Amino acid sequence: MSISIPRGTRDILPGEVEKWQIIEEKARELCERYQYKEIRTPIFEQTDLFSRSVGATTDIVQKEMYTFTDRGGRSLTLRPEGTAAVVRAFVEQKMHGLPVQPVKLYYMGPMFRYERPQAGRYRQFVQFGVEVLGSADPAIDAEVISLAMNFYSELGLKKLKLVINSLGDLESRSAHREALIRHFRPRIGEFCSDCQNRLEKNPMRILDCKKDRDHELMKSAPSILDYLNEESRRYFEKVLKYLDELGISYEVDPNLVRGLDYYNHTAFEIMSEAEGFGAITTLCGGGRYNGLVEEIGGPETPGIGFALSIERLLAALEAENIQLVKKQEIDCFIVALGEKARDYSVRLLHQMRLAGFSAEKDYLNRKIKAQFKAADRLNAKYAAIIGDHELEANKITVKKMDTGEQTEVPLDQFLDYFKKLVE
RNA sequence: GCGGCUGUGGCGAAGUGGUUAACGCAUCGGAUUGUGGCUCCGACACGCGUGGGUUCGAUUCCCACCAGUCGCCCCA
Repeated sequence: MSISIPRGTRDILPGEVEKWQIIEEKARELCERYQYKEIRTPIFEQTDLFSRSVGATTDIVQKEMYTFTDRGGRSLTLRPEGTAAVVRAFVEQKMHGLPVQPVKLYYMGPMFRYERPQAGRYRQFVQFGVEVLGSADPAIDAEVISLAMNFYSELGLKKLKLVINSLGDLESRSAHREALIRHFRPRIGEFCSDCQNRLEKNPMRILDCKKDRDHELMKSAPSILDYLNEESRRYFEKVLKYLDELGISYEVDPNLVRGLDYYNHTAFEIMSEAEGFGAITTLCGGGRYNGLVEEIGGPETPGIGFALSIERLLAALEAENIQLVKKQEIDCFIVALGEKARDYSVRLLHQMRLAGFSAEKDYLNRKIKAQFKAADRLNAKYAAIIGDHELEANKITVKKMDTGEQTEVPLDQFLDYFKKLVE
């Protein structure tokens, strides 16, 4: 058997790649409007960057990274997410000193996680993400969320749900953590083994459990929102108020917990509510990560961002039956008959392209009939037919493909004639 | 990492323990000598995911592996 594509990866062929181009273009155009600038960082980074930022105990770091040792003995990792590298670059390139603040960045590119492939989950997937560094204004939280929501809605998605929560600051979180442990410990035996493990490690995760979601202790569990300190609570309220002002509807879900350790305060997800969408409904996840820049060795700098997967966006578009790609067509297909005409068509084709037309010819030495078929397949608006008759008479036949009407044009006037035709 | 289902030509899809592996779409050729989209005719799997086993004989039965898919976990 020949070599096949690695598991969990995909080839994107012509026919599909156009959708990607439209999406990428939309992302760039939107970022321009919101004034986010593109940043490109390496595909691999030092392994420590991810263990320190994403969190040494997270699944991503513990079992999903593509880590390898290079010839110099360095441990490197194919990036599993984008935020860490952006923050690293921010610190390393001293972007806190840039004249324009806050620093608003976006990135688009492949990420790698060694997971079992599933609908909406790949080992290499493309994320579009945004990061704002240097502002702790709740208005920027709302801006980041609105950028993500706009991105989806301008591409045509309707069945979206924004879920938001506040994880509070360190003080709020540890108070909540204590309360959770007190709440669950006496009856933890009634929960699944995962939850039992979570009790000490990360009790917040119990709230996320799907198996035990109907347990009575779940409903009565202490909510993070009741443990937010004054400052955290006011911050969250302000974010929600701004969202209201932007006309963005949301659902506050006190059980929303993000899987990466660096999040605090605002955490949000955008999910698809389209019928028949797979089990993985999260299209976009993001939140605030004050403290991460310091963790990476930079000055105290607040940050917030989101990341979304293009693959999942495409799946959501499909689920909502949204067609992005318009019919592909070309201006002209040159049908050449006979050797002399074929030779001539090489030059003519070149001239047409220089003049700005999309044009094509036959390269398989096909008969006239097959050449017309090829013209059809390419959705040619016109066919230019050149053969012995035409060449001798210094003429070319122009045929409008949808009506079938034909005109003979002097060869030396063809390009000018064609320009008028097409406009 | 765990579990369910699936794996036949470029695509979709039937089928059988034993002569030539249906059919549809696509492709190519012809009917139509220089004109496409329609129609008709013809061609197109030395092979049934890979490897092993059972058998006189396997694409069909068994096992393993690989891959896809769905779900769990987790996440984008």
